Formats: sequence, C-alpha cells, structure tokens
Amino acid sequence: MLDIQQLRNDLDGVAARLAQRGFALDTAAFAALEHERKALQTRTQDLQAERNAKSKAIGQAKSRGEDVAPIMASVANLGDELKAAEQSLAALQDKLNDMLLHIPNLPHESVPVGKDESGNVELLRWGTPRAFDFEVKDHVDIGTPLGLDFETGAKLSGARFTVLKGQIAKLHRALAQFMIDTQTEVHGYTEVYTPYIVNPEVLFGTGQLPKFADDMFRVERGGEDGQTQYLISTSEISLTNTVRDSVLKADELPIRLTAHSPCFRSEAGSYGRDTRGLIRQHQFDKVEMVQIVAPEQSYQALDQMRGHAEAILQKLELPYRVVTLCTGDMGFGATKTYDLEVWLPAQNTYREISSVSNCEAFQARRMQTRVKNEAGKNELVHTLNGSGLAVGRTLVAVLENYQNADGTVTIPQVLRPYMGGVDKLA
RNA sequence: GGAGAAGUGGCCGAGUGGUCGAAGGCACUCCCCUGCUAAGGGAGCAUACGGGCAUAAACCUGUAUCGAGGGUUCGAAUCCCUCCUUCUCCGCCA
Repeated sequence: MLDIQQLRNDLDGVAARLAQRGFALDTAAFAALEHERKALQTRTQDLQAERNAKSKAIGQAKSRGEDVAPIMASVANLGDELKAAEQSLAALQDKLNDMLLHIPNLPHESVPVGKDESGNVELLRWGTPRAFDFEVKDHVDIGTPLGLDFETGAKLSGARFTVLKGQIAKLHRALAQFMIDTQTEVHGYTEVYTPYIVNPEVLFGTGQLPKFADDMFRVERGGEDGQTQYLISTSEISLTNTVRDSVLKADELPIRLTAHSPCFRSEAGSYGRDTRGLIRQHQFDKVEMVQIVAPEQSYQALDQMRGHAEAILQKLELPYRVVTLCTGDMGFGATKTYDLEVWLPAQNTYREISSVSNCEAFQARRMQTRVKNEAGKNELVHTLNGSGLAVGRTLVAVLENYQNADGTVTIPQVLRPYMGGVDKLA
C-alpha cells in the first residue's frame, strides 16, 4: 500500500510513476474522495468534540449536585447527527482504503522502464551452457522412466499435479535440503516452519488480497462454519507476516528468515501455458528467503539476497542469467526485482527459477510493521523476499543439464551427500 | 468437545458508569545535586489520523484506540452480546 500522504501531496507525480508500470491511477476519483473525506472528517470530529465536552460538563455538574436537565436537552439531537456522520465517514474511508489497496507499488528509479517482459534488462550471465554430443531430451522424457509420474498425479488431483517416485523423489528432497542448509548455515538465515493455511488479513499484508484472490486456493474447515482461509502461494506470505502488527527494536534488524514449504497456486490466468512437465504446477516446493530490514539498508539487502539465490545455482553448477525486471513486468508489491533464469537445454533458453524483490514499505504499511529508530520514532520497515530456489524448477534444470546419452542423470557433486553417495540416477 | 479464569501503555500493574488516555512501579531520556561505579530531587516518556498548514520538522489543537467487532447511555477500560487468543482441569487424539 502506498503512503496516502504521498498521494495527497504529489498525486500527479505518483500517477506518472504508476503509469510506467501500466497502471492507470484515477486521479480525479481519488481527489474527489479525498475532498469529501476531509470535509466529512472535520465535521464528524467537531461533532464528537461537542458531545465529549457536553458529556464532561454533565458529569461535572452532577458531581456538584446541579440540575443537568438543560445540558441534557442541548445534547439530545446531537446523537443522530453524529451517528450519521460517523457512518458516512466510515463508508468513505472504506472506499478510499479499498482504492489504496488496489494500487501497486512505485518502481524504484533504477528500474528500466518497459511495457512487458521484452523490456527486461540482462544484468549478467554465469556459466556456459553445456555442449551436448547427443540429442537432448526435455525433463519429461528424461524423468518419466526415472520416477516422474504425471499420470498418477493427474489421476489423484487433475492437471498440474505430479507424483514423484523413488530416486527422483529423493533428488527433489535432496535439492530442498541442500538449499535450506546453504541458506541457514552459509548465509545466516533462520530456518522457520510455518502454517500453510493462513487467514485473509495475512494475505492483505503481503498483497495477495484483495486483488489476486483468483490466484489462491481457498479452504474451508469441515464441521463448522468458519472464516475462509487460504493455502499459501509462497512462504513469503507466512514468513513476512511473522512480524505483522509489531514494533521491532532497531537491534533486531535485519531479520533473515527462510523456509522450505509447498506453494499452492490456482494458476487461473495461465491456461495453456507451460502445460508440459513440472514448470508450472498447482503445488510445488520452494525454499524462500525473507528479510526485514531498516529502510536505509534495503537496496543493499536486495543485492545481497540476489547473491544468496545465485550461490545455489553456482554450487549446482547450473548456467544462469540475471535480469532486472522492467517497470511493466514487476509484481504488484515490488519496487525492484531481479529474476534469476536457469539454462534449460531442451528449450534452448533461460527460464525463471528465482525472483528477488524489494517491497520497501509497501507490505510493512499493510502489516503495520515498524521499527523504533535511533531518534525514537516508529518508522515502517522494508521487506524483501526471494526464492532460494524453486525446488521443482531446479529439479527440471538438473535433469536437463546433467542428462547423459544413455538416459541416466549425473547427480551434481554438492547433492551427493544428500543422496547417500549415489552419483547417478539410472 | 466439556467446565472455569483471564486479556489495560515497552514491561509489571491499579482502575465496575463521569474532570481516565488511564494511578503506581520498572525501563528509558533530559536537568539538578552528589562525586563514584550506587543513591537522591525534578521533568519528560503510547500509537494512528485530522485540522491549524502553503513543503518538512517542531508546536498548538481535535478525534480515535484499554484483545476484536457490535450494543446500551448525554457519557463505557468499567454494563450487555458475539468472536478471537491465552491459561487451568476433564475428555479425545498424532
């Protein structure tokens, strides 16, 4: 959520920056709502002040034993007027708030301006794609004989669900273990196990609601009528919200959290895209990194976090490139995002495997997460998140990049301790 | 699932209808005194939002907030209803 003060002070400037990311801010509607709000709020507060003053006077008069009937009479018809004013003010503020909740974050000034994915800027490439002396297969063809089972997945749960069996299931687990061990032991993150089902207000905090409800899985509790809850679409949600509604001490920052969790996405808007294989699933595992930092440190943290994600690919010796997303391709809450794209030989291209973003105070404002700074003032923290990495897509990359002509797959060195010393999937 | 108790500022804790945004204590900040690793005196010390205000800070002023949401009342931390959370006992369970 943007700072409403900023919109009040510089509406056109904000609108211009939002336009860079393809969001048309209805400035006239905002200005009209604000104008009305100001008048209504002033009036409501005046009425409240009058009521308070008179009520106080009644109390004082009573304690002196005076007759309170005259004051009581003067306050008689205040009630209805005040109630009406309070109600319309509340309705108006709901409207304003709802508008605010639907506005995406402002892009950072260093972000390239562009319309869509074609405007992204490549920052660097690491590693050299391997030259194959045989015809490369994609991960579906390599993996199916080794335990990748799309048919059974579909039988149980429909399209975009997959069963992993045997050595492939173990490799998947090994990847997750390796990732979370690296993030905790080498990069200093605290491992967290979180709920996978969360309350709606948590999703408002990180920005999935109200705008992206269609991307989520909703759940209802059996046996009783309860509040609707949601399956997390990333553990960024649960990790970031661990600090919601709190004032942190300056020396608690930075907070670095990581979790290995499943992620559930309805993929409502992507029918027909990436239908083959593991690339786009309703359920996939991810090791997520989250940092809660002091505002002045968030861009330094962003670069550092990108390094923490890159380190995983480097240790796995998977070629990748880093792109800076342009204004038009960034997510709703981000001011700046780097995508890590891993080389997939069968597609002969780089595919997203990690996304690292700074949200500045956008989520913190929604979550009411603040830090008491050196001046003793509460200020909103900055939040960052990044994948370190998406486990399913990493499995895809390992299968494809490490495939052999005979249909076996070599296990990357760093994973062998997690695979009981096995060096090959056969 | 059943029975009971409780939720007040950074922390502890008083407060059962009126000058209570809230005693007292702890912690913290500043000043004075003292002169030594301690004590004494004084002051300050919640958050959000609005208005003054034309940008920021400061300041003044108003409003809201005592787990959350409703209600009663001229007036609610206090009374009523619903919900949430925590604790104790019983039951069940991995």
